[in-house]
Amino acid sequence: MNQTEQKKFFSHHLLEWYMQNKRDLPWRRHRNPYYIWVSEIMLQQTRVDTVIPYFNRFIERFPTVEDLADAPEQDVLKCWEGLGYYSRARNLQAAAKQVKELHGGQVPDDKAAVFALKGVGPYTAGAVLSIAFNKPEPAVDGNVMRVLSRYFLIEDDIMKASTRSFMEGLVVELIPEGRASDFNQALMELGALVCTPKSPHCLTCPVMEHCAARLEGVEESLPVKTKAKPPRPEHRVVALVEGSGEHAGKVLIRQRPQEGLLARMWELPHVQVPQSRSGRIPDEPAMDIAIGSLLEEGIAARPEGYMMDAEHTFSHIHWNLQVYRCREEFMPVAAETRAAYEAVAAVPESTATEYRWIAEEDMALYAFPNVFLKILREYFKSLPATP
DNA sequence: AAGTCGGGGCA
DNA sequence: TGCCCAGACTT
Repeated sequence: MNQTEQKKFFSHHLLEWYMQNKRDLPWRRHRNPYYIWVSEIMLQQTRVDTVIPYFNRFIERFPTVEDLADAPEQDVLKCWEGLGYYSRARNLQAAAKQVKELHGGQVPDDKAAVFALKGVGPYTAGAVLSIAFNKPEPAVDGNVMRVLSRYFLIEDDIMKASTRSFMEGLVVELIPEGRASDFNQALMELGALVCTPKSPHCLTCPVMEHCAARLEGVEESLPVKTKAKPPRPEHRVVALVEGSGEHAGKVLIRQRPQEGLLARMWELPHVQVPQSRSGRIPDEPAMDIAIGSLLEEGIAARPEGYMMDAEHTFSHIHWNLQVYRCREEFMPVAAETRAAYEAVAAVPESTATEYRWIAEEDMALYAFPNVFLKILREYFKSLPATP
């Protein structure tokens, strides 16, 4: 069998398999370009089962591009809470504003316009154009590269940009006339259900008999991929400050900076501590550091004791968190101290860190990264029930 | 080209 | 517990 026949076989049998085996997914129930766009952004780095409930809530809350464009950013982040990579949510809303202003609220169907949307790169542009508009554009994600690297025995490193370009050219050749939407979805569906990263289910694969990697017995060692660097460890001390007086029953939270890691989300106050050789630092100095960092923000508190450890792994950082319960103290000079500090530091209102006291029910109003959600839930669960 | 940016599933 | 998954943006 020559290469042309191998390609024809692949396209034909993969498409037939997909039409019989495709999953019933919320964004496949209508051909609504907005639904498809939202789903593709959510599906970046994220598995289908995780995305489904988020997608349903998101569409219920923001049914149209205009609803998303006009919403407060915090509402959008709250809807994304726990899904990760929050720049996706911020970019998606910025792009919704672009679509509203430039395209009358209709997701554009031409390549340049789709590609110009914030958060839309080569993969997502191809996915929207092909899945929503049936345009013969490649949509090459990790699933597609895994499937193609095995079937055609491509041993180039899939982390290289040149490899993705090559795969895009290959996909364009493979798309059957007029079937871009189903074919691109078929490629990804095969990667997700059959041609899995570890122990692929070759015996149920519709194209196994001409899969080059399978014929060579090397399917498990493809695709070739450089390993990511391990995340660097960081130790942090977290203060869970319980309010006193008018803040009784509430805890102190703050908003993260406008840019960078977890931008504009909310968190418990915490401070990084130097790496100690033994790993965690003893409770006494840890609590001193926590209290000291709060005082610098004009918040007086006394330590009450150790609460819990928590861990959180980002792609490039691993947080080791030591959480301590603290109690707000009344310190009449605190306000003056803070005023004096802010005068000296000349902190502009817009860049000063925002602190708030919140009760359990207020958690619904603020978007937290999972690790702080976990700590807060643990804390409120531990409280004696209030009648 | 290399670093930044989350979170979950699995053995 | 450790390993795997990997798309867009920034520098």
